Amino acid sequence: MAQITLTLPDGNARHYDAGITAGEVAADISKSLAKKAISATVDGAHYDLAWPIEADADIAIHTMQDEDQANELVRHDLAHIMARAVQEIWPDTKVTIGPVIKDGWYYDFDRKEPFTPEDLGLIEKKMKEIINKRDPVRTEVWDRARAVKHYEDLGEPYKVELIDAIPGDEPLRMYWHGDWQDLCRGPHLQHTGQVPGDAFKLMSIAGAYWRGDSDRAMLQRIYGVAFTGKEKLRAHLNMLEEAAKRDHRKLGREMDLFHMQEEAPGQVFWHPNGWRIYTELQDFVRRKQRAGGYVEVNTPQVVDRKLWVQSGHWEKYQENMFIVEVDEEHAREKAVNALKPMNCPCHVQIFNQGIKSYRDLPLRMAEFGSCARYEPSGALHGIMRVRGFTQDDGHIFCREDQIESETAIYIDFLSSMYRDLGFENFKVKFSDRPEKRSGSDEVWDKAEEALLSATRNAGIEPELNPGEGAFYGPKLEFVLTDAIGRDWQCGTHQVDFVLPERLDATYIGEDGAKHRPVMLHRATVGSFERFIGILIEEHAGKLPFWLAPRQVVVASITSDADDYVTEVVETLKKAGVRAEADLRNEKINYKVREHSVGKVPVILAVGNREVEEKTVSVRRLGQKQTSVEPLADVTATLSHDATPPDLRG
RNA sequence: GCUGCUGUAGCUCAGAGGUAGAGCACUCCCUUGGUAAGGGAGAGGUCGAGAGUUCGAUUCUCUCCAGCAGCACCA
Repeated sequence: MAQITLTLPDGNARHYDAGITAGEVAADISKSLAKKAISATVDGAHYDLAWPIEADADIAIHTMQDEDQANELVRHDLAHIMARAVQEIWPDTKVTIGPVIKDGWYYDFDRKEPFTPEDLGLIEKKMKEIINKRDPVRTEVWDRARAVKHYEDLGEPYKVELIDAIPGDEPLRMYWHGDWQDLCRGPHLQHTGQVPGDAFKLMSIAGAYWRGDSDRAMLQRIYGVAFTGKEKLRAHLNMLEEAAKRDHRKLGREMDLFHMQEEAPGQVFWHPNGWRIYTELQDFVRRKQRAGGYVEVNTPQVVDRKLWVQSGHWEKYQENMFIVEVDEEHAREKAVNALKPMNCPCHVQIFNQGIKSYRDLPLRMAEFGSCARYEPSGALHGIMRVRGFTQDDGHIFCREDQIESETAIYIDFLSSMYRDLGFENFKVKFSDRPEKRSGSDEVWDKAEEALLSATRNAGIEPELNPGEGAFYGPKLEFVLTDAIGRDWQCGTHQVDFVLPERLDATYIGEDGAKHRPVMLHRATVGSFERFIGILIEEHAGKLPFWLAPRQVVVASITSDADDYVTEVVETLKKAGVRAEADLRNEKINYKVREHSVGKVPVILAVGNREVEEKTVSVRRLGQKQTSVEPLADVTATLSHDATPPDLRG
């Protein structure tokens, strides 16, 4: 038998017969390691302890102390254990797939009866029984025909389909948890008892399409979370509870920012406080755009179908458009219009007025463009995914050879804005050519290369979204995260070869001939609605002072201080601070609590002492201690804080 | 749009086949109190909408609307 050499992390090399398993290697190293071992990394691949190793390799044996590997195994085994529990309770249930995801796993089932929340308790109980049995985990490699026959006999059509979808005729790995069997890539633990029985929880039931295809069966998905110890589970559940408190829908109510109602689903009624944030943010973006060489425009809301037919939206996007038909009796003629779902075609109309020269390029055109999209009902989410919203939209008309430099300028522009808004870290995703697309491969090559190299030159390595680009060009997405870790695309930067063609945009080149400009679609905050939602969640309602809708409440402690309170408020207002008086006949405790709940960043309490000394007692949101300071000093500090970051000296 | 769940006062929620309740918020009165809820009184609801079953429905059934979680969607 051939000999192989396995090298341990400490550099120690050991020699074995080929086909030895990591489990046997662990046993050879020490008895205690054999007991604690859960899996191994063999030349970078995560190996089951039972898999044979056939060639020289670097090897590291893992125990429960190796968090990444342990989590993966625990979650993966729990997926199998849950599926087994479900089939033991409801034997007519068909199993499908159950992958490991962030913090846990899910498994999709096909069963006529819906699972109920009470069922989750039943399943959890059964899972704990299975764990307590310490059933061995076995693995075998089968050929396809045998596996297909096996699942056909069992009446598991989804498994058969999965096998058919696995390319080539690579052998299939079968796993047993006790008597229960599943098709699985592995690796797994050695027996069910290795799964901590007190560190997992079934979280929710939801529908999910088989193979992610909305034309196929709707399965029932059960989500679970799991960790290597119960403290970690508790910490996770705690984190979720805390995150729920940051939900922008809850804070929006508590801070009196906005509301939504049935008569206008997916649209926002901005209250004075919320609109303050909105306009403050918009002013900021507008100043940045001016500084960045943009011209600002404004275009119509209701636009005749003809333009949408020409742009291609009528064909491709119609079911997402609000159609406005004007009644003949009230109009000169019957007209079919659409509320604009995006601004680009309108911007091309402005570009097309007059004759453009290559000297005009790059032309950076911006609009706070209000758009209406009939989003599917299930997609709506607070103010983060809505049907009526305003983008900080912009289109850069440029030559093909300017794509890269414009992209670089834009990434810099966006980064600086995000930094000012408190987002130091954001994800960048790069989406390249989809299967169905316009334009030649040569042009796509250049565009993709331009986006990528501009991004990398900015020191950012984007995440790749293969095939996720628009049909008209590749794109960069700038992604921020909400309170519970869901990703939201905010900024975007897309290359477009198609629209200038369809709407016949041209410029006169140096050669005196007509040329087609390239269009770069870009948005930084994306939509004000979504971005403000993210801002609220990111800061848990404690917005940076300059963005806070209510900045200072000056609260009287006794009515003797009323006149001075008014004086303080006036002083602050003159210094550019949003200040208001609270002269109500309430105790200071009450006032402090109420304004703290309302997330007012600064409360200035004023009683007789302050009146006499011309001071104020300063209390900042989230801090217990207060400090008594001269009014002039406080005014200077707050005036500075109230100044937007781009205007500070 | 799909699967499941939910819809009772401004908010958070209880409740029952015989036309509704709590706490907070709101209004008024008392209280002038030193940093997260002082006390009292009062007002407030076509129980999401429509239809059906019933002597009688907010409660049971159906349809619709909206929200929540996930999936699909986000050109």
